Amino acid sequence: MPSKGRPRSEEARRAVLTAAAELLRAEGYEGLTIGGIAERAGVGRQTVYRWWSSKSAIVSEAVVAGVISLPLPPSPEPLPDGAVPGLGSWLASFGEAVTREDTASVVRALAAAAAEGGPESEEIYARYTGPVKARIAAIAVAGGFAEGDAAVLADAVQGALLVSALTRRPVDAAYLAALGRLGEPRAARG
Amino acid sequence: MPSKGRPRSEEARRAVLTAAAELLRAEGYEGLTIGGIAERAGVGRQTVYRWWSSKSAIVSEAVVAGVISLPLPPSPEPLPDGAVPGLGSWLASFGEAVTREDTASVVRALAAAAAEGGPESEEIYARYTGPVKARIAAIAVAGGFAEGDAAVLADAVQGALLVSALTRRPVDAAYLAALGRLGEPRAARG
Amino acid sequence: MPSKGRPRSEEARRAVLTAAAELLRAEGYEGLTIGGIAERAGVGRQTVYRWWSSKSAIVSEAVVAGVISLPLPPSPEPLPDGAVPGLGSWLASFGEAVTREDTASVVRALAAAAAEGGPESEEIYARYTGPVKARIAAIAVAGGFAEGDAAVLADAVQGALLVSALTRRPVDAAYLAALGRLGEPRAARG
Amino acid sequence: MPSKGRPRSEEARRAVLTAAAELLRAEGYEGLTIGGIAERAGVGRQTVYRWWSSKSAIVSEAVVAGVISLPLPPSPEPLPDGAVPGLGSWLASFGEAVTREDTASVVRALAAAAAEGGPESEEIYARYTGPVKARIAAIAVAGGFAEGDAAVLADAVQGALLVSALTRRPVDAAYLAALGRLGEPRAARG
DNA sequence: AGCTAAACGAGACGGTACGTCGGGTCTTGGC
DNA sequence: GCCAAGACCCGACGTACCGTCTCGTTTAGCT
Repeated sequence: MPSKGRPRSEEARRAVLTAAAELLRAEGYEGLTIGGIAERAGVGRQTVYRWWSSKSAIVSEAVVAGVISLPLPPSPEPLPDGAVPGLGSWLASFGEAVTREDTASVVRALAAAAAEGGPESEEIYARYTGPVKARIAAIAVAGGFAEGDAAVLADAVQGALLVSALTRRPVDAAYLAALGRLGEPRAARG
Repeated sequence: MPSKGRPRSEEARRAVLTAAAELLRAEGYEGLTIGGIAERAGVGRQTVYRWWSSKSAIVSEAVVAGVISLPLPPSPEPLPDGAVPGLGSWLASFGEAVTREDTASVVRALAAAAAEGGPESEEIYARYTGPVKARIAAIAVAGGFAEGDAAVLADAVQGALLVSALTRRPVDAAYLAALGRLGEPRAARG
Repeated sequence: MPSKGRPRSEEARRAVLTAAAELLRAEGYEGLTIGGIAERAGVGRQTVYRWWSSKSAIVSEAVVAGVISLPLPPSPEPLPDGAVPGLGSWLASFGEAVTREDTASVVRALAAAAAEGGPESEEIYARYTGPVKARIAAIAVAGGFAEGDAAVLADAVQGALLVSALTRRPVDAAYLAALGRLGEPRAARG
Repeated sequence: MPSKGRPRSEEARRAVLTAAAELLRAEGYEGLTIGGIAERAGVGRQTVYRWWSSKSAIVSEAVVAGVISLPLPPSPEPLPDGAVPGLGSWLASFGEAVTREDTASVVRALAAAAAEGGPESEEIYARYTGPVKARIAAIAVAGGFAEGDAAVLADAVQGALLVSALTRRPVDAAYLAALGRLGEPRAARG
């Protein structure tokens, strides 16, 4: 089906995602308006409505498209020689990235969008939150956690970073180290 | 110099908080409007603005006033004779309460409000999130955690419950148990 | 019913009517927008919608309020000593006034509004077209026309002026004189 | 240079005119949209814009093409042997036709289009209003009117019918008879 | 039989106006 | 001076059409 009619403008799509990213950084999620995005993108308002059903749909697509620099699960697992990287070292880079102020504002945006419910909630989970969680859980499993416990740990780690972003507390290396320690093996497990 | 003129109507105050609670449950935080609250409360819109500066101020006051049934840190510490209650048993009741669907919607509301920033963010933290965190941290300290680590653990526990609420996943006893285990002493600590 | 709440702002009302009159003259009926009227009036758009249901409602109220200078039926009948003034002399003033270009644009606006149908159509008739017709018919009756014939003559006279306005033809004294002659008594009537 | 390339589709032309006629009857001139016409005609929107410059161009072509049943000046002049037909008998058929409700809606449409000004105004005059007026004037001249007076009478007759259509009053035989009497010779003329 | 060029359907594009909704302020009269 | 009522200005919302602009697809007349 080679598609009839004028094809969708990739340029317009990028312009919208870019404009959304810039405005999000500049104004926060509130203060992000469809009209504002369209105007900055040099695009008709209708064009935005044609392709996206909500602000959060734009934001989450921008995240996935890499237009908004959110640290995605940095790589499946770069294990150097055979050793497992460990939650601590993974967090040292990911956690640092995710809590820089400019990133934190995006995190807050996603949280607000998720809170609203609707399709965006699931989209964000499917496209970002879920993969990150899977990544953390995989590391935990490699570190000896049972499947179920690993999933809970993943929630906890991601949740801690989310709470930090929502309460606007800076996150330092010590905090990340302590968070990483939650993934260490327990006495009972050896 | 207490009061010339008509005193503030306690009746109006309760009506506003109650109306906000009902609407929040019925419509979610989005869909919660000042006008809607005032109308349902049978109160002038100006009366709402006179006493509250934002939607979240109303909601958080309603939480503290007990009009919205959010499980506040269930009690300072009921320790029976001298034993520490443990994070697990505490979570068994609190966690269950906080993740029932009607409560979860309030949690999402607070998360959305926190994401917006502004005064609401701090108010919610001061009135609800902070106390809960302090409670968890106190339990962790009693369980042998260092101060800093306890704070991180508290974020993680609260964060895990928040993530569950935002992603609309049900939380069962096994989940809460696994979460509680994060607070157990480590091999390295003895 | 002494009315509760803030009373309607007469100032806003006048501003809207005035703005509409100015824009109508400047841009024509098309090119007249609610938003434009509100902006020029320094009034919220909602305020316009609160009190008027359409552009034509604004225009016809402006006509009746005298903000738009349309020659209303100039006076019932100023008969000096007992003689009837006659259609010709009446038209000499009224017809001249109603066909000046600035007035003609208003006439076209009313015609367009009437063509749309809806409540405005009737409003315009009740408030402007009808009275003018009644005036002309009264003169015709005084000149010896039967009731029914007078009404038809009134339609014809008003219609000729309307056609002139719609086709943008200038109307001169000779035209008005010829039009007035339609109201003269016939051979058959003596 | 007569045409290389695909020739204009006569089928598309008819489809557009027909669709416009149907929609005009169904929705009125307002509510008539280019997009709606194209869709109902099963034609691309661009095809409409390629051949017509405005809604009124479509409508007036449809009138001239006979797709819209407007009573055009019913015939140049059927005079049987040498007698003049008279305004009254001409109106009996034409006037009746032009004031049937389905026709009246078209008349209103043309009036609205004329009120808008621009090229449509002139096109309608050239293609419809003008010829009708010429017809009436010719009859009046045959009846003894001077040129100028005949033109005025034509305006008056056409105007009366227009006013009836705009004010949505039914027109009966008595009305038409009275209107025809305006074209009778005067006492002063013999 | 192939080539060329215009018209065709479809539908996305940048715009403008619409009418509605909610926000936060102001202004009444009554308590 | 608080209160219910309700009008005020403002600005975002999502929709509907506008007139223009590609697309890929016919469909003729001219090679």
